[in-house]
This record gives sequence, structure tokens and C-alpha cells, in this order.
Amino acid sequence: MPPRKEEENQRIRDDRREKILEAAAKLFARKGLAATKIADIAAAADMSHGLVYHYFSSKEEVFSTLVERALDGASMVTHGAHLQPGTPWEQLRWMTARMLEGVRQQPEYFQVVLQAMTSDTVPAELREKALQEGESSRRAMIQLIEAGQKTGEVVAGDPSQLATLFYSCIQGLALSETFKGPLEMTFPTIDQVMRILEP
Amino acid sequence: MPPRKEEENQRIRDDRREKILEAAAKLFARKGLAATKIADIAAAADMSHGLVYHYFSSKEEVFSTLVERALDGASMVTHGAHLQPGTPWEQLRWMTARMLEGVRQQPEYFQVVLQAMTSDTVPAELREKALQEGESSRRAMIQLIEAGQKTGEVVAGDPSQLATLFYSCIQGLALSETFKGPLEMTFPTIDQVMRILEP
DNA sequence: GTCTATATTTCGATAGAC
DNA sequence: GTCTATCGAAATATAGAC
Repeated sequence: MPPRKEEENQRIRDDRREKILEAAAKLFARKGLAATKIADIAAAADMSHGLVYHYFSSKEEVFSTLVERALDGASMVTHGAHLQPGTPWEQLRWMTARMLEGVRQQPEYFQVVLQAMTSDTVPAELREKALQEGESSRRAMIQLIEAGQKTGEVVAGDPSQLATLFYSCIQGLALSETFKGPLEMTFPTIDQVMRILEP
Repeated sequence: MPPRKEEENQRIRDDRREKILEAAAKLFARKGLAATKIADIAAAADMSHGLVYHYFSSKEEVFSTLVERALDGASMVTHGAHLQPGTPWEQLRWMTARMLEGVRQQPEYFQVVLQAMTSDTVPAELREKALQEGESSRRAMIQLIEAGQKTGEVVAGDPSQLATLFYSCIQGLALSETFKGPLEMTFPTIDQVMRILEP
């Protein structure tokens, strides 16, 4: 039987890891991978930079961990939409609702995934995974748009263009949320966003 | 009378500066200020890194020059909208058209301005200028929306929310254009974008 | 005007004390 | 588990030759 102390230590370790990840997410989203120094993360997480290396072997590993998490979340939304009951429009609305929730609760994750797609210091394998999730999500969206057009619930027009517009909105909103400090904005409603697709 | 050679040299200098700025804009937009090395810029501009320093005193100066340019362009659109003839809707449409042109022709500029608002290695004065242009543009947009709602040309709803949604779209589209390499997308039409504001 | 070689700084990463 | 001190690589910026 392990000594009583061990689980207490485990809890501390988990806490520390979370604190690092939380601080890093905000910084990565705002400043990018390269501009974020380990010292910044350590300061934001209120610990020495040496301790960060005790929990993660490198800055890239912190970043990768965040990307993996974000991709898992994104994947659930992408694949969940088709499984939802209801008409194509209702499925689209469900998907949009989940995305807007994500944008408001963890806007940093959107930025982090975006950076994962482009940064060259990120492992090629992970970048590939991010790009695939992006394509996958885009395809799902296009399918739903096409289905919705057949039922007359979605506005006519090239589904690819509509998908681009829609995703640009979502990504742009995540961006606005990430940087909402100085410019005071008010977040749009789901209905306002859905009007892009309304007939 | 100055020797004939001088104007030729001047032309070379201008060319070189332009080449550096053009290369830097693409790189800054894609990778960010910190992740873009002087060596990268030099390579993209097809010259030695020493020569870059001959034309600009630092990497930040290259960046600042681009931001100034972008802000000048943005300012013209912002202030030009109210001067356009026609109804509020027509003014909004003119503004949107200019922005979408900008997004397609120089998507990098949008990214560069965005980075200028947040990067801490950029002179505080310039960052302030970027933030002010952002606010200014936002106010102009809100005013046009309000005017349009009075004439019934614009959908009802909180103008601040609509402005956020609209700008998020524009910024998101600029982002899509900047990174349009791997994910093949098709650019939406102005009418599709304007539907956000249609009654 | 342009290049190569070098000095200087910064930052990621490690080692060792507590 | 946590910190401080330190190493070494990488990148900015400069100097001097062509």
C-alpha cells in the first residue's frame, strides 16, 4: 500500500500542470509561440522558470499539449453535428451554438490551433493533425449547408463560399474575444451569426 | 548640378526597400513579428541580412513601417465612407467593398495591424495609433448601422453587436486569405457578407 | 551598394542546492 | 517539489572588406 503522502503530491502536480497550461494558453493566443518566453509563462503561472521545465520538457511540449486538447474539443463538435436529431438547419444551429460557446469560454484554443497549422517549430505530425481537423470540419459544414439548401432552410449560393464566410466569422470572433481588452465590444447572438445562412 | 548617377542610386534604394517590405509583410503576417528572423526576410527578399540592416535600423523598424502604411490605408476607408454619396446602406456597401478589396489584395496588412495592437516589442506610440484606428473604424461602422436602421435598410438589433460580427468577419476573411495555402477555399461575395446587415 | 565575419544579447534548457 | 545559477545555441546588430 502506497504511503498517504503520495496522492497529495499527485494533486499538487496536477494543479501545477494546469496552472502552467492555463497561463500558457492565454499567452500563446495573444503573442504567439515564438514571442512567448518561458519566463513569461512562469511569471504568469507564478513560479520559477525552472519549475516549468520540471513539468514539461520544452516550450513546444506545453504548446502541443494545448493543441491536442483543443483538437479533441473541436473534433467532438465536428463529428457531433451529424449525429444530432432534427433538420439540417437544426444541426447547423447546434454546431454553431457549440462553436460560439467555445469561442466565449476558450477563445485561446482557436488561436492556438490556428498557430499550430502554420508555425514551423511545431512537430509536423501535429500540424498535419490540425490541418486535417480543419478540413474535416469544413467538409462537415459544407455537407450540412448542401443538405439545408435541399430542404430550403439555407440560403442559395456556393456552399464552399458560405462555409468560408461562416468559418471566418467564427475565427474572427475568437480573435475578438482573445483581444477584447482595449476595444470594448459586445458579443453577437447566435441568431445574428446564423443570418449568414438564412434564406 | 548633381552627377547623373545619383538618381539611379536612388531608384535602386527605393526598389530594395520595397522588396524588403514586401517580403517582410508576408512573413510577419504568417509567422508573427517574433518568429520572423531577419535572415528569413533577407532570404525572401533575395539579399544578405547585412543589407537589410543597411536599409532599416532594426526588425521593429521594418515592422513599424508596414503598420504605418496599413493604418494609412485603413484610415482612408474609415473616413471615406461618410463622404460617399447615397443612403447609409450604400455607404456601408462602399465601405465593405473597399475592405474586401483590401482583404484580397493585401491580407497581410490586416494581420500586421492586429499584431501591432498586441505585440509588446512594438513602440507604445504606434500600438496606441493602431488601437485608435480600430476604435475609430468601429465607431464609424456603428454610426452607419444606426443611420441604416432608421431608414430601414439595415436589420434591427444592437449596432455594437452587429459591428463586432461584421468586423470579425472581415478580420477572419483576411486571416483565411493569409493562410489559404493548404485549405482550399473560395472567397465569398460582397452580397454574402452584406447579408449580415440586411433586414 | 553589397557581402562575409564577428561581437553582443537573449532565451531555451540543465544542474545542483535546499 | 521548488528555486537560483549557469551553459550553450540562436538571433540581432555591427564592422570592415570588396
